[in-house]
Amino acid sequence: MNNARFQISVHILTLLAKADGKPMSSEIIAASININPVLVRKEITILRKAGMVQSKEGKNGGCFLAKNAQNILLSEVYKAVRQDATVFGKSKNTPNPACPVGRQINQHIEGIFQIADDAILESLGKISLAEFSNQFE
Amino acid sequence: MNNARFQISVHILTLLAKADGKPMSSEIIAASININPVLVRKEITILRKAGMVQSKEGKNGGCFLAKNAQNILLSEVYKAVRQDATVFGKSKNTPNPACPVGRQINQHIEGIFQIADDAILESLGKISLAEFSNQFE
DNA sequence: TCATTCTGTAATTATTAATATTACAGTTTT
DNA sequence: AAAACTGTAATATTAATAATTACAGAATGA
Repeated sequence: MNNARFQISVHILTLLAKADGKPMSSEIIAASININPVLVRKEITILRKAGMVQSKEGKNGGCFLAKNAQNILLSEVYKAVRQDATVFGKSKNTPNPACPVGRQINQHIEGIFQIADDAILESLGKISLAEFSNQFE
Repeated sequence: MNNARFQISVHILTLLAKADGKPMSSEIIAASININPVLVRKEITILRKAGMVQSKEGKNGGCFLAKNAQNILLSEVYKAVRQDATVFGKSKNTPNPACPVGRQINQHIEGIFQIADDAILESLGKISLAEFSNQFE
């Protein structure tokens, strides 16, 4: 996974939670995060496919939450961002198959990755977007 | 953090656990992982500073475990590799300070990163190198 | 003692991944 | 019909990783 994207998604969602249903443009959001608007729209595509936000095209359009912030868990956000990988990503190494350890390491390390990923999901499942965004003054 | 490095460290330690105290050269280790020997030596430096391995210079030198594999937890390995960051790394963004959310996001997201990191540490703390390496045939 | 085989580390280059930018068709509003 | 958006693709730029080269210093052993 790419660390920065989780943070970007949480930032977007926090802004939307604060916007109280009013559509926000990718340009406004990008200005708060200080990244490119196209990246914001790409990230919003992920969040939309995961059912957390909705978009409205055209003038005065933008993005808004698809459900109440209390019903959006940070674990969902994490899951949407990391897609089908785990915290540690996917092993992209191609170890030596002639070595017993090299031959089996990917299989066994995936088990570890899964354990770590499950632990993250459980911990982030305890925090809702509402709780997170309410921390802000 | 960099995902691949955790896997590299676990691979190195698994090889050493199997080597039964006999020093292994960085070249042999690198051949199993299929990466450059210099990268292996760099990673070993991290593991050595964390007290998990020892090195012997000179001819017939190499690297070996500094303690029993039962006493090396995967959480230690993870901690050594990720250094002073968390799973999600360090926020390197510089959000807009003129925005209330932008101004506070780094501070609040760090709290989330910490929670996720603690969860990983706890889950990996339950697995020793001995248990992990015994999975291999 | 001296060639050999290692480590440790720095410096440089090459490769890959992440991010930014440009562009534009399509949608909605006024 | 102009304006202000989204969605998405294509390309360029920048940053992060990894490989390579290089070499001093340590231990071994013929």
